[in-house]
Amino acid sequence: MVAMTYDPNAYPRFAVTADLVVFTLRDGELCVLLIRRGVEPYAGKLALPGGFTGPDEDIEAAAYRELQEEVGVGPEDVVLEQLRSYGTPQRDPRMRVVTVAWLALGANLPEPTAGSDAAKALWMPASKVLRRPKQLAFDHAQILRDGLDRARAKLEYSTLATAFCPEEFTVGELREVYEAVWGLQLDPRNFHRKVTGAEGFLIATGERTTRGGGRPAMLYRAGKADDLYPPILRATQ
Amino acid sequence: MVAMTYDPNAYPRFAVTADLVVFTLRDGELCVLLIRRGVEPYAGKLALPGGFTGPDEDIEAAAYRELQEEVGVGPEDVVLEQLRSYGTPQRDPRMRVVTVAWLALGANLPEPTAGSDAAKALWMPASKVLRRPKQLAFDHAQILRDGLDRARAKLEYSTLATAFCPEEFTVGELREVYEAVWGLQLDPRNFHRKVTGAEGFLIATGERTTRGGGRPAMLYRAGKADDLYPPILRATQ
DNA sequence: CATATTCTCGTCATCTAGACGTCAACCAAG
DNA sequence: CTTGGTTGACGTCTAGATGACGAGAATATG
Repeated sequence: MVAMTYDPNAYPRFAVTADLVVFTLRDGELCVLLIRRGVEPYAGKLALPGGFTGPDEDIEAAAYRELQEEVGVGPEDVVLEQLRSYGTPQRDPRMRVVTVAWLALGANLPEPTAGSDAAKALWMPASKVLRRPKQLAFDHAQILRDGLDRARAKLEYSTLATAFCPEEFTVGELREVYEAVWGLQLDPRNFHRKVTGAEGFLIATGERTTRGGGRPAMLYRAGKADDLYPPILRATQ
Repeated sequence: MVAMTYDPNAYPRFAVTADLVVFTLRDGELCVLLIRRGVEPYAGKLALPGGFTGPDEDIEAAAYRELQEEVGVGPEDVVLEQLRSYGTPQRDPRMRVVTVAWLALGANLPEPTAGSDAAKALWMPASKVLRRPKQLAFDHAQILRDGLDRARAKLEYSTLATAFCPEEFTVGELREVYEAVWGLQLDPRNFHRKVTGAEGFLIATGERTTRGGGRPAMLYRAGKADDLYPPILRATQ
């Protein structure tokens, strides 16, 4: 970069895309949004939602735009975090593409019927998809796996789990998030003690739920902390 | 991406670069490799080493190549890990550039005199650089800050610290890594107990140091584990 | 030989985690 | 209205981990 002169045509040019790993909880299961491809290559296979970045568009803005267009979800409904970039030369057989992958987490995201492009979109349990990775187009199985790993790891050391919850939620709902993402059962009593003890994680609203079932639960809002101390570690391996 | 036809010219094209945050320890301080820019823009300012990705080059291969060319360091001398990508439209005033930033960690990396491009390269303490972030070109202060945050965080939960050590090292040397990256003093006795107790972190060679100072130390090699259990947490905040 | 230095092991009080008991506060069935 | 079912909130106990610190081992130096 040091001895570079200004000649845009002197350097290789790449298409840059934004691909999205959109997670939400449905019936206590961690689900990812996939799109059935209609055209070659990989026609008929499943793929992550995504698309090209515009010439004057910020890469994060491209991710938000694709989220709106393909998933029908606005910025206020999700937490978006950059996952990583993938740029193997032959990852797209048509041309050289570098994709920036993003992790998008939201609560109760809608059935993908509203969006125009989203006619062939569907939610699928992430673990089920990864059991047959070949059904995914391009290197999207790898991207999905990386996204799941990231989500699982960040639940331990960050307050990311609240991204899966509505604005106000109970400790039980938060526990369901951890159980769904980790695929584990957690002790409700110990979990309660840990999350209410972690500084800056939860803010009590003073209200209680009225939903039926058992005893009404306290309602909480997400606190300001980003990192969890002490962390909520997964079961001792 | 769904309804896309094969016409490479129909989509915006970007230059893709690889930028490197290269860390090493020098005199017990965490240092980053920077290059004094000779040409506009940002002539005279400091920048991270980096350069353009070739048309048929893997993005990770581009990072390794820049590492060789600009730093004079081969793949066997460092641990390379993708940091994140940066693609704000105006981050390079000459053209639209998306950069994939990488974290490269190594032990005793050489003074950058051997490499050809590296004439104006120098090691600087990371904390000192970040105290005056304006001396860095482009958005490289942000990239460096992100790299430092990543390194600090990963020391807690992963075995990444061994990347700063030679093949064989002592517990004391490993402790110096933690102290330099975190900017903290750690109790040598408790640290010793923790790292030797973490499964898969260290493998005793059976040998001892002969270097002067105090009692000779046991030599260890890095174990196979990637994640640390239990983690080595920073001081209780 | 005395002293400084650093490594390694040990002790002790405190803290935390996992396992689990128990009561509270709601709903629904009878 | 009573009874049982369900879920939430809090407490107890024990094992293990952590932080603060003591002390001996094994070297170099003066």
